[in-house]
This record gives sequence, structure tokens and C-alpha cells, in this order.
Amino acid sequence: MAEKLSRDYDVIHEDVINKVRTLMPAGMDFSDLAELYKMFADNTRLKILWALNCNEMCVCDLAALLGMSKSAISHQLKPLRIANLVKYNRNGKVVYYSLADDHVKSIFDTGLEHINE
Amino acid sequence: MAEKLSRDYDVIHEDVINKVRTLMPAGMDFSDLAELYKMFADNTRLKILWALNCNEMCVCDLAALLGMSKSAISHQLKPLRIANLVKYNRNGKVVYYSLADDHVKSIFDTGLEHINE
DNA sequence: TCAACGGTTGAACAGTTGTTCAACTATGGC
DNA sequence: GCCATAGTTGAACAACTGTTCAACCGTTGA
Repeated sequence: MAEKLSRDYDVIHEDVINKVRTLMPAGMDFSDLAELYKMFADNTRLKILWALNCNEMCVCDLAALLGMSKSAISHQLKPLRIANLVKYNRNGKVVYYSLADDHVKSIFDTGLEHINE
Repeated sequence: MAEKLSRDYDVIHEDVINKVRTLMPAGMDFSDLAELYKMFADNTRLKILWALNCNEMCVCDLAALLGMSKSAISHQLKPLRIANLVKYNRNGKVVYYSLADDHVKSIFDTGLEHINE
């Protein structure tokens, strides 16, 4: 029997809750996954990722392509680096960015599938 | 030749920019895709989606499972409904939520693949 | 008809996010 | 060394987001 706490609800289907609880990954924390999807949750970052999927590019090129400042692009590249979605490679004064692996493409495609019903 | 505007950068690799531009989808707008990924970019919504992937659930059950108020859950279910990720079904006083299709599972899995390197 | 309960809603609030601006570092050419 | 250029960074700001709270709607059962 569910104990009454100071909540604004009662448990209706305790069996369902118990079943789902056993199916939840340990700790039931999706923060890392949420962080990953945050990277795809912004129009600018999506454009950057799409562009890098087409070709390795430097910050200037990305800025020109997207019509934004180098600063804005650089600020967005930082979390993408931290999330291990892009890698970079300095050559003289120019820093070339590219996708870290092909997960980006898969995530893109899976999302587009939903959009296009 | 690229015209000089009042920008803080010069185009370095015009050929690359042109190539990428031709590979960009028409209008180069990823807003819809960004909106979709926003739904996965929050820990609470991820838990809700995961739970619904395990079993159809009502708002009370979700609130109990996640230790949150019905209001908070309901507020998160709304955008999920709009994004066509969940559907609902009223039975008397109880509203049962379930996943709208199996794209959610695919998107989940693709994300987890990246997390687990 | 009325109370009880499941669920939704809107306003309010704090916390977060994306862009801008100015200052900064780093590399290369003179 | 000095300057120009590629890129990064931190502070500031407005815009947005998630939760809470209180009020509300819808259905059921007495």
C-alpha cells in the first residue's frame, strides 16, 4: 500500500511504476544524454555540424558561410569540442575543425527521419 | 571574388564554402530539427520518454515515478505532444500517455551509442 | 448538485543560453 | 621586434526555459 505523503497525487498504478522502475538504468540519470542532445538543439550548432559533415572548415569559413561573427562561431565550437562531437587541428594561424566521428551523421539522420514522418 | 564587407573576417577557402553551400538543404534552416532535439535536451523529458517507452503511463504515475508534481510533468508533456513524440488517451478522469511512434527509441539509441563511445 | 480527484494552464521566478563587444593569445611575414 | 590576421575568452545583456504556485477544467460517484 502506498503511503500518503504531502504530495499532490496518489499512485494509481503501482504495478506499472514498479515495472518501469526495474527497467530504468541504474540511477535513472540521463544528464549526459541530455547534454549531448543540447548540442543538437540549436540552429547555429546544427548548421555548424552539417557544414563540418560536408567538409573540414576553419572558423573564418564557418563565419562566412553562416553570416556570423568568428566569436559567435568560436563560442559554439567550444561546447561541441567538449561534447566530443568535433575535433580541431591547427595549421599555422588557421584552426581546422572537423567531425570527431560519424555519430553526428547518425544522430542527424535519425532526427530527420522523425521530421519527415 | 568575395566583396569586402564590414566583417571581422575574410573568406579563406572560398571553394570550400561554395561546395558546402551547394550541399546545404534548401534555405539552410534546421529549426524544426533543433526543436525536435530540444525535446531530448532535458533530463526530465528524457525520463518521461524513457518511462513511456517501457509502459503507457498516466500523469500521476509519471509524477510518482520521477518524484515531481503533476503540474511539472504536465508542463513537460505539452511540448512532447506538440512535437508529436507522445500521444494521449483519456479514460474517465485518467489520461494515459504513450509514445507516438518508435522514432523516440531510435533517437535514444543513437544518442546512447555516442555516450558509450 | 456537489465534492473529490486527475489533469491542465498562466503568471511568476530563478537559472540558463546565445550573441555581442572588447580584450586577449598565437602564429606568420616583414 | 612589430604588425596583421586567425582564433579564443569573459563579461554583459536580452531571450528563453523549467519549476512552482494557485486557479482552473472534466469526469466520476455520492
